[in-house]
Amino acid sequence: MIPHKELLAVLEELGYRATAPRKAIAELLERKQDSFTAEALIEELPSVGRATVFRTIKLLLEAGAVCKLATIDGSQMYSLCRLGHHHHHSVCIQCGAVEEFKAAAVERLISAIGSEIPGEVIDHRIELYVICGSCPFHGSR
Amino acid sequence: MIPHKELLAVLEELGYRATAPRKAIAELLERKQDSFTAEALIEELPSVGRATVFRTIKLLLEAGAVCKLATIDGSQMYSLCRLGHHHHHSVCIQCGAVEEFKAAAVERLISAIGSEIPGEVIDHRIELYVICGSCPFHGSR
DNA sequence: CTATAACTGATACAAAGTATCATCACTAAC
DNA sequence: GTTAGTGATGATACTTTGTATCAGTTATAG
Repeated sequence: MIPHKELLAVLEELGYRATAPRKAIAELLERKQDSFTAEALIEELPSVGRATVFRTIKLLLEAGAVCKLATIDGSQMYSLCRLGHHHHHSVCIQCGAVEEFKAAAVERLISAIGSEIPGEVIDHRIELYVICGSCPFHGSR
Repeated sequence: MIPHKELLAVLEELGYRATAPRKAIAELLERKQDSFTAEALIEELPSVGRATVFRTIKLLLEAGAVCKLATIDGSQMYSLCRLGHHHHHSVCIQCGAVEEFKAAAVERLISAIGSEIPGEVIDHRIELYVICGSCPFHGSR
């Protein structure tokens, strides 16, 4: 488990320097509980260059501290990851809030499906699109 | 079930005209059993304009004859859909071949998970990344 | 056959990154 | 404390994957 507070520490442990732009990005991400897009970070951190934002996101992705996921319409977004290596996400299509979940049942099911199709299952991606409990239109459709 | 041969017919049934560019795209897609990218279509059909290729893909997506899916690295690809509305895909990470599957167990599991998380599950996305039976490196890692 | 609405390609634009590169800033050695 | 060297940075240009605009073309109903 990687607590949010240690985003910078995660990078330092991997041998990257704790520079001012990385600090700014880490602090902003730690305040966010929702998902975020690269463009949003760039807008909210005008002092940090575009390339550096993308570079830092990439480092965090590689470190496993951030996940790349798809919105319901297929565009890209990111989200901090608290759970360890393998997990899935539910994304609120109203407010963008992301919850992580692990479900042993999912993994069992995937391997069951894997044994029914030819070839070897290497990886999988599961995303749930929800209207979360705190969203106004929850239940109204 | 929407057989591949009727891609053009699918568009006509929706009130779209059967024009030469659409015919060319439909015929190319019907020959493909694999997934495809928009860029590949554009390259293979130099006589059809870039915008028209994207427009036609969009129409086929809306018609449900084509699905948009993500590769293991998160980039976009498309694939013809033979099964009806709701299904999932397995994508070979070596050759790009896409198989569709429906699994009632998946749907049951999703609704079980849905009842454990706050909010209402609207939709979900599941992709399996495999090395398919006809790929050379199958089993070698 | 013709009117007209749908469709097209060219082009410009947009969003989401990536590559290049001169400059800047840590860090470690002296 | 300087300084050399590597890592990191921002500006800029470029790439990829589309979307918007628009003048010109084409399918099709009548």
